[in-house]
Amino acid sequence: MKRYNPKEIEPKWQNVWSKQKLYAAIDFDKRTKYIMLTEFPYPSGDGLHMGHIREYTYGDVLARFRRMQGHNVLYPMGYDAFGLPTENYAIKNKISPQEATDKNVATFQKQLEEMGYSIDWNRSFCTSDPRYYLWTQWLFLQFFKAGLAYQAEIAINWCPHCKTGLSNEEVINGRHERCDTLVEKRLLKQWLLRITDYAERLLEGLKDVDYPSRIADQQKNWIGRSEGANINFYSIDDVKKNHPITVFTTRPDTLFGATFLVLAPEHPLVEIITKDDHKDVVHSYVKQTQSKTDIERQATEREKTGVFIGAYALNPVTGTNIPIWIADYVLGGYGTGAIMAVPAHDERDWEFAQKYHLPVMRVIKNDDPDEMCTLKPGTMINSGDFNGMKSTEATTAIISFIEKEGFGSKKIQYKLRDWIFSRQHYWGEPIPIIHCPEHGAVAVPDDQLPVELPVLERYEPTDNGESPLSAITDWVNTTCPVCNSPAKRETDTMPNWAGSSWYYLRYYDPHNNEAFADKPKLEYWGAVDLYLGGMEHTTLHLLYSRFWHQFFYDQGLVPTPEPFAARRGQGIILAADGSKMSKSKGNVVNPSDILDSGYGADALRLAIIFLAPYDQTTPWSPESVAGTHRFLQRVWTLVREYIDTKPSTKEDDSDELKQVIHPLIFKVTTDLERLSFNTAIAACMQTVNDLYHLKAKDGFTATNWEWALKTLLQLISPFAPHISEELWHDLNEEHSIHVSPWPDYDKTLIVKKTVTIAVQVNGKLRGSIEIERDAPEEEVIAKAKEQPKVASYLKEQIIRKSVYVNNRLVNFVL
RNA sequence: GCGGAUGUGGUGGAAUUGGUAGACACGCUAGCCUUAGGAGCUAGUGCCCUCUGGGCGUGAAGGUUCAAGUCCUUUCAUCCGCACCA
Repeated sequence: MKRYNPKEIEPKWQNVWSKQKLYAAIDFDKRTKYIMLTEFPYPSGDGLHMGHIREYTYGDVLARFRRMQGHNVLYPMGYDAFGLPTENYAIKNKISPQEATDKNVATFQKQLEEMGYSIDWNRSFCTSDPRYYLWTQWLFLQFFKAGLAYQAEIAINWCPHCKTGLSNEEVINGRHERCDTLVEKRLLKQWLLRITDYAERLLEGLKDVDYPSRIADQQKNWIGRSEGANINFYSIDDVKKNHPITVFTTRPDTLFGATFLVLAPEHPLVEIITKDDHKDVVHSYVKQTQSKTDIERQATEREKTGVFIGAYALNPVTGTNIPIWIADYVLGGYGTGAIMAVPAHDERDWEFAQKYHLPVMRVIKNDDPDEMCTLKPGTMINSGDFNGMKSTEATTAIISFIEKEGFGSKKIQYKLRDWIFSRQHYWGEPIPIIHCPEHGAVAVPDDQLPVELPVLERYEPTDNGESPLSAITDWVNTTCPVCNSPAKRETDTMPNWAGSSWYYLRYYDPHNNEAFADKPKLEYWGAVDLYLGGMEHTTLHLLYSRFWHQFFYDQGLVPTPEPFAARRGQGIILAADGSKMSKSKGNVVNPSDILDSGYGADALRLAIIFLAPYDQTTPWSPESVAGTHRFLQRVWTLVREYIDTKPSTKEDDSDELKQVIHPLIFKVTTDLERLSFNTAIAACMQTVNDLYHLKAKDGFTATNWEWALKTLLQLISPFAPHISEELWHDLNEEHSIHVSPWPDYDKTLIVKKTVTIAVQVNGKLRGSIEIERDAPEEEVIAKAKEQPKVASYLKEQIIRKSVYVNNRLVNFVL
């Protein structure tokens, strides 16, 4: 018998598929289009890791499934090449980032091909290719022209290790998400994108897409919408009311209980309002705060600190003078950077008031004791005309009142901040802006795009917050596109999230030199049907690309309001001991080692999918590949034995084969629809076991066997494309199994004619009986009573009740 | 603290609506076979007992029900995201 040798058949079929362009997606094809998108990889020097294998195998299984169902499937792949790791890798290996990228992309491509993924390679690209980033730059300029890209001198998160500024999304617990270094605050002139203008849209859009709640909720949480009011207070010395101290509050109902104000130490009014005799202590407090990193500010969480600035403000509704303090528990970056403190109804204010002996005024009466801080609603007290009102109603009433009186207004506040878009690094898209002394920031004209990255000798990041590009004077010095006078290029580059914010659109039309994508093609392909990716990108890439896409939609550049109709997030593969795989721990499992060991891609594909449900994080088990290899070996033997022995030609009048295969078609089809890959494979294993048993009975015609085996191979083919293709051709099929139509099931054959009924006595299983499906209840109960073991329990007992569940069980209650 | 999830054999995991808990695999045990292999085949494998029978069993404790892994209440543990967000 021909042996199963994955090392031989896998490359063979990969070549055939590639020559036949079997997986090419066809623009404007009449079949229904289906875009199966997986996140494109960052081509690091380490090659593919298990997470890639998991994600792309899931994507490939679904792509193959949809293709066989008759869809015009686009399953694309590209490379997200700009960014710090490549730059660091290049510096370390003393090669240019371009070279490093080319080298790494080649490795990735080879590995992806070895896995047998049904990718349309003709549509592949790399974000660091000038033909691609020309359009990243062009799209950035659309933001700029619409006023959504702007420059500002702001305190940003600075990673001292990577020597670059970071967006808020890139900072995790005060550390840079990539290198885990503590971030510092630095004041730098930065480019920002007004993602906050899209806060409401990003929330609203979630209603129109199919995202699991854990993804949608995480985005909602990140956007952090809260309703309240902005209220203006004035220092009692500010008689002309030149400097309103605006506070944001979600509890306007507690306005009468505001007994002091707290400003963030970095609040711009601090310097203006502070009394001269308090300036020393205020300055030193401000200085002390600035020297703290966010981590240190959080470490002092329990012990709140602050200083009185010597000034008082007027509470506009009570007419009392309330002291103004500064404290670092008030954040400069959220709301207005100032709060009205209501110690009776806010725990933080309460804590602060206790420590510094500040007055407390209870304005809501409820079950909680009067001398305590309470967050619960209740009845208004000490609140003038609002007394006696329910606090929940007072919120809107007080907002109306302050709006009428002109010292405040309703306000919706978001936690989301504008996206810091500048990076002070070499390996990124140059921001296509020219700074003219006369005209300020000017867009590079379209015909001068792309602004190519100059080839440099040295591209190490600098410590001074300037991009290495700033040292290239003949590149920096240019002329203003408006007035032709000497001007300077912007030297910051874009974050690595830029290229990935729109990459999926480029797959629709990857070779277009006139536009980022052709309109009719954008119309044809529409939204991505299913996007698989990692949970870690929920508030980074996924949010960013939704923002870009929504903006493009507003500009008439794309036909759909949302980029991804459905999104799912797969779980992480951990090391065998349940810890995270990491280079430093040395517990990284390398997929190419598994391939090289001779098991082959099919066994690895099955193993990683069979391991656990799609969205579950789970430890890798090294033995699992041996198990799935064994299964494939059994499939191979089953089919090859049939071919080699050409079995009996006996008449077959039973439905036994059909009753094994049709339920399997049903099971695999429905499981793939609901992304339950592991159970689909389990069902295939079960069926192979069943077929071995049926084979021993030897009572089937060749036609029926051949039908059963071919159907089995078709159902396995999305998971194990090589072995199924090989055996399919061994069974004398001419065309590829992967373009054969997905088998249909006969509804009447997916259920057995007889069913096993469990018989319980007092809810305990005592036996089982075989009956015809849908037999009448009386007949089943009568038969159940006769079951010997059951009968012994029923003897000399009175049956109080008999419960019958159709085709499932009988329960006698005594 | 807020938001989301998860707890089932030695292990990974099954159990679409309340209806035979442990499918499928890994591992293990015994036997067979052999070209001694990363084999293959057969049987067994939740725990306990006085073992042709019976009891217990889905993190814990209650509850609803003829019937609960599944529903309700309380609680514990773990993981992920956010976190002094006013």
